[in-house]
Amino acid sequence: MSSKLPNHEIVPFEMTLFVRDHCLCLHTQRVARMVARRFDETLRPLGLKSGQFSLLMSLNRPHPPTLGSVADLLAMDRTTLTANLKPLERDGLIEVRPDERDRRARRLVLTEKGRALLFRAVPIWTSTHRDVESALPPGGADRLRADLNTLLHRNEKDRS
Amino acid sequence: MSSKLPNHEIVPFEMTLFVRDHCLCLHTQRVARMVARRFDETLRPLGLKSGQFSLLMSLNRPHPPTLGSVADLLAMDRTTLTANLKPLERDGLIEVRPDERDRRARRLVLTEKGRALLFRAVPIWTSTHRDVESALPPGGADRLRADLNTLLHRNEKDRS
DNA sequence: GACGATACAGTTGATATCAACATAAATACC
DNA sequence: GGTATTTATGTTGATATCAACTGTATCGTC
Repeated sequence: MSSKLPNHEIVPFEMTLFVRDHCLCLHTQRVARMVARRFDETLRPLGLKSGQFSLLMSLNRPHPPTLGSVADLLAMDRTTLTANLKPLERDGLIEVRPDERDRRARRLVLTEKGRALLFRAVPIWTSTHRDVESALPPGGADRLRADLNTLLHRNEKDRS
Repeated sequence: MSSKLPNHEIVPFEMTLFVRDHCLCLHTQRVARMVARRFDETLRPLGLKSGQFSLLMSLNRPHPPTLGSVADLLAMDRTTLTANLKPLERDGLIEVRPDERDRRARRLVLTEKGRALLFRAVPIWTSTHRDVESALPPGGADRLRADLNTLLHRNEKDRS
């Protein structure tokens, strides 16, 4: 007969340590935050955030993509993308045009101003990415990307 | 003499493909978003988001940690943590108390209500995490965690 | 062509994220 | 013991994230 009453409804500290050391949600969030901050910092002179760079770069295509397809590429909710477009549109870096054939769809177009800014951002991306990636041993970055892609696509497919 | 005028200030499409396939910022963000959505979905019956679960779990310790130490653990800006505490405090899951010795510091305390909710969340975490992790081959999750930790800590140290 | 099902996107509300700035307390140095 | 520095945190403003709901257009079936 233990004298301690609330032995139920208690998460053992060992479980906390286990989650801290194993949770892929926590681990990916932490690294995503850190990497985003590093790119935010080096891109700041251009007035760009890391996510805005990724978005602008994804629009640098021969044919302007639809909103939905870009959201899929970025693994981002469509409504999040809609919100993220607003500051870029306000600053004249992109334009949102209705598709000519399908009047539901919106095409995301990189303007000349957007292209010029992206051009200036590329060397910053190259330099920052080299620094970030240099933390990993040779082959480590490729291995990490492969594991991340496996995790992403296998979990996306399971949802259908 | 090429007939195309603006050969300067143009990011080649090949560079876009290279960034799409190699950028660790994009890749970690995508996976972080996807994993967070999966945990958000399964934790929703408890009224918790994935980040709130990680935060509550990090407070399940013998001695209540300070705000700054938790921000470091989560690799999160301190002001972000301050903001994230508000809904949890409002719902009575945590309490913020001034440290007795150092009157600058704040101790984050998990309440009984918070502990009880965390207890109910643990089996959901276990189940969801097993599903997410099952996308990777045997040993893949450990390898991924190791690479993520290397990336995180080696880049954090470089900043000092 | 009518109609139900499906697909694409916008709006709103809540939370998450961080920089810049500001406040207050502890510490170090003289 | 007084002053400069460092440390721990809060506040504000801008952007990021997603669910729930809504509107509208296309498609498939008859």
